[in-house]
Amino acid sequence: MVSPNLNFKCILILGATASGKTALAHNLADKLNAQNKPCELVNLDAFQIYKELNIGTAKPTHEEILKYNYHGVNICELNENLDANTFARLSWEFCASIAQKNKIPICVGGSGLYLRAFLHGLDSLPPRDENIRTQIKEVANAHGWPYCHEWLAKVDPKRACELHPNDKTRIERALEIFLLTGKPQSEERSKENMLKEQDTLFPCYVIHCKQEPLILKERICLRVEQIFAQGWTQEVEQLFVKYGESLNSFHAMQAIGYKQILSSLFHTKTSQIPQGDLVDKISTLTWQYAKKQLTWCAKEKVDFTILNNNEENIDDLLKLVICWKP
RNA sequence: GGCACUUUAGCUCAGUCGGUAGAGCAAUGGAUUGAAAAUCCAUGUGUCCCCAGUUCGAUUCUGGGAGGUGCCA
Repeated sequence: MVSPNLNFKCILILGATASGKTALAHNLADKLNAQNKPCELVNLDAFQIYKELNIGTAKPTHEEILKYNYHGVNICELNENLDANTFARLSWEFCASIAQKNKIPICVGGSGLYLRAFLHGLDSLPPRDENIRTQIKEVANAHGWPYCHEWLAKVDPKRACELHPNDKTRIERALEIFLLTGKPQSEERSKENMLKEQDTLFPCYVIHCKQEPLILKERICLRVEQIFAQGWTQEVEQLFVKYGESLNSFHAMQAIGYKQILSSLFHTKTSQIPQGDLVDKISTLTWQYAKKQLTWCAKEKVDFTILNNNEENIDDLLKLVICWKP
């Protein structure tokens, strides 16, 4: 494995969905460019990486992608997926290549684990293995996840202690690591607790784009209505026409809204008009997601917080960023 | 107007053969080491519609009233 080039410094804008990260990034990039501090943008959003998920992921427009030299957008086919480690490595490469051009990378994103992997790195554990996972799932289907948890307790008691017997995602992963390496995950980790890690692998000026909860909730409802008005349903319909039933098995369809719209296409005859129920459901799911994002954000060391897109804040931020010497 | 059904958590509903009640969803908080917009965990005092009766005790049974739904006029 080639060791990554981490010889760069970057600006990171994090925050919940619909908090205004993208607009802030564009604003900041415009201002820095005007001050002869050229910059390029790097997407750190786990679903804007997909080529055909445009409307529902609130992806920057084609014009914006060109204008701001976006990296990390439209880099995956819809039936592919990108694990957190690969995502982090790609993002590092984007940042390093921008820095080589004497430009500043401005990274924008809010996907918890992916952000964490980018900032702090993951241990060198083996990537997921579909064959092993199939074997584990067979056991789980036959005996249930608590049984697999007991199995894990025999091979990696420390990790088993950390996990709830129903936590299938992590039990599966821990068993996978043991079956692939013959060693317990808890012994292979270099960090006792990843979340206590505060140092980033490279100098990073972290900006939290924050909204008061009530305002954020309103913005989320508004955004969901807007993206339906932009033709979200039609986007999903076109994907279904192109990929058929197999669309359901694509990991990309885990994105909030897409799977709900997809299933509604089979249950309503008038799919052209989004039902109020569907809009409400997706707004709720997005709000729940936003709260989880904020739990991740709260763990990071933040250099600057912008509340409710306050323009004065942004001017202060600009001054600080310009004289930032890590 | 008559008949039937119905009224319990923010919502949809269980349930208590009479001893003041619990699921799902929502809400709130937390976790998070390669599918993470995923996944998992924790948190439930609510005039059990109102009034009266029976009873040691009524959300539960009886009577009356009010709201809702459906059918018939």
